[in-house]
Amino acid sequence: MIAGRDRKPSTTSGDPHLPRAFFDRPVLDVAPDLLGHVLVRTTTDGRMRLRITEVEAYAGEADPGSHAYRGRTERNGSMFGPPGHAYVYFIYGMWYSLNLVCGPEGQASGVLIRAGEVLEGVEQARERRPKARKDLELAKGPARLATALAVDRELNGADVCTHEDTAPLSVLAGEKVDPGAVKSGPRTGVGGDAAHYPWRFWLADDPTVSPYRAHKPRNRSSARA
DNA sequence: CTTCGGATCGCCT
DNA sequence: GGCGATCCGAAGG
Repeated sequence: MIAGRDRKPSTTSGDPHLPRAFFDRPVLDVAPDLLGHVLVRTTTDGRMRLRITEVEAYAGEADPGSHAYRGRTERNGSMFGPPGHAYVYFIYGMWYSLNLVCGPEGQASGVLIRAGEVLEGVEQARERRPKARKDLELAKGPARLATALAVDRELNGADVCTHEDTAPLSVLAGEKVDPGAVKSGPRTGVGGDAAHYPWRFWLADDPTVSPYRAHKPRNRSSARA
């Protein structure tokens, strides 16, 4: 019942939602601006909050590293949809990853949410990620984050800008981030012509940021000798 | 600490 | 048929 204290966004409730206009901008602007904001995930198990510490921008058909590079397909359809929605995809036969769609509708884009700090719901996250050694690793990496937050295919296309308490996923404004703390570099696991685009953004010295890994071509064991 | 390989399947060519 | 916006455990320094 704290009434007049919702200017301090760190404690319990009262944080404002990011408006859709926040997402309706070029993905390279939105991606670094998302750092420090708070993802809210609501399931039947309760509510979780996660402070975003690492993201990557994927710029649709102009970006060789993007799922939308070769145009629209059934899988990447939500990347072309209206901004402020989720794009969730299944990868490596076992993991999900979460993106937030930006930019004008029809222009594909997505910000991959790569890592964050679990502010609320640590217990639920630990149940879903029993192998995590420390709480700091619960959402350290895109598939870990999706697992910790119970993100799956059902969230693909979900609107993250509704103001309903029942929304499965939404984004609240977090505490302001020092612009000097925002770092950028190449995207993890992206090869080819886009390998060196500095479109990964993270908060300097934050212990929940995942380690950078360069693109690894698979060993071609089928090469005959 | 680092490197390496296995898991596992939907999507695209 | 090949490989991916990854993670984890094992083995070696």
